[in-house]
Amino acid sequence: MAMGARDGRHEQRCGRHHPAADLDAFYASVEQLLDPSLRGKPIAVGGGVVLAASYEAKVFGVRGGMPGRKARELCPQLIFVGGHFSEYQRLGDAAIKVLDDFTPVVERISIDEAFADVAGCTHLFGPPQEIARRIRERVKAELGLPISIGVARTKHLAKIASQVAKPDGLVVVEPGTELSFLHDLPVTLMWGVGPATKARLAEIGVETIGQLARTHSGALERLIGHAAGQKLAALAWNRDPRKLETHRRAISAGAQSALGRKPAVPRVFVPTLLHLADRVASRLRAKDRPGRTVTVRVRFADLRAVTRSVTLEQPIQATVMLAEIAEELVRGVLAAHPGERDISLLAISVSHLEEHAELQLELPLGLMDEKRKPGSRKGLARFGADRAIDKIRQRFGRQAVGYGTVALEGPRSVPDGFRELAEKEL
DNA sequence: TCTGGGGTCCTAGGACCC
DNA sequence: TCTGGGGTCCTAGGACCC
Repeated sequence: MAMGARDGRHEQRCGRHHPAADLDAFYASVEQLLDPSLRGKPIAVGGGVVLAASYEAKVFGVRGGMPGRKARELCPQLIFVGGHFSEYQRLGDAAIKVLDDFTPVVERISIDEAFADVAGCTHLFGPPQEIARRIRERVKAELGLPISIGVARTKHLAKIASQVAKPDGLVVVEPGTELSFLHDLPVTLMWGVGPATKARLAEIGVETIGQLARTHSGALERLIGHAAGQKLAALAWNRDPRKLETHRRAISAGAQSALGRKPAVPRVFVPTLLHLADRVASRLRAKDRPGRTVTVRVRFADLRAVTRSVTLEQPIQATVMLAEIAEELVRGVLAAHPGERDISLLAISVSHLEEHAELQLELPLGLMDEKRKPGSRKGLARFGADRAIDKIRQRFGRQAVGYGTVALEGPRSVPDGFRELAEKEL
């Protein structure tokens, strides 16, 4: 994190308090709320793939992202439920609203997770732990959902405390007790330590945060890189300079589709890319945030993935133009890997997003050939087609009209409602 | 038996400019 | 002409998070 690296020379000890709040097994909890007969039972949201598992299911080892079949093997009595996506959005928003009632300084991390800074409102509501208690009480009483909260002086520690508090708990790390709390915990609880870093740290015998804290910084950086080494060393001593960021804009937008296993031929990838481009470009247009860099990702049958990207001189947000650029990139990937006959996933992402779109007169344009220059008959026609489709969808919904008839019907494909939940606000 | 989908950040090499 | 240094942008790949 750039800011941490720049400002890391001094500690941030300003007496701030950061509750981190995290709704427990969120989607599954909502399903158990909506259908009381599911309470106390192992359930999984999803089908082909588990999108979320209840605590009763987690006991059996069922996890999000797991193939449905594997989950059923682990837990034969597992109940699969379809998923009430609009309810997740509504209840997630409502929980955040409870935080908003205490302080305006709220940083939402995802649909079910947020940080709050309550330093400015303790005179109204009491000490942080009291505020956290009331938040939990209200979410339980008004929404019927369990929520875990960690309270600490830094974001990182509050986040860890909220993990320790699960399920349905509250953990307060009193000032002065931070290091003794932190140093006995496993490194895997830290932000930024995933499977790869865990394995590397294990090579030098580091398994707890305390052991990490006592590791020579040079050795650490050689092991996991400069930025990660600096960051983890700082966090291990509870030096976390990050402030809450209440308004973060997205820096990229993308869409992907797992295909199972399909031949790498135009008949397969052209319509899929058009559908993905449509998803991405319509989001960009809705917020008028065209982007200059287009990246595609192709995953082969053996799960090895390759990316190709191009940065244009002018930002784009037109569906067909994005699709055509993506197509050229994918053809480049396939040409470079002639031995690969099957693909298992395609993705499109657009980055270098404009902060604010230029004047509407700035028509979408690409650089790959003449026909895409602005003002050309074809460019204008496409621009008009996008606008028309956007308008129809505004009135009648996204299914009402579209390019071609491609449904992303891969065996592991996920409902549109779930995709939309994961989309970050542009 | 091969993990879905939407994101962010970091690294390292090369191009290019001053 | 040769050598060296710094900064920025681009590309490809990796790791991680929810």
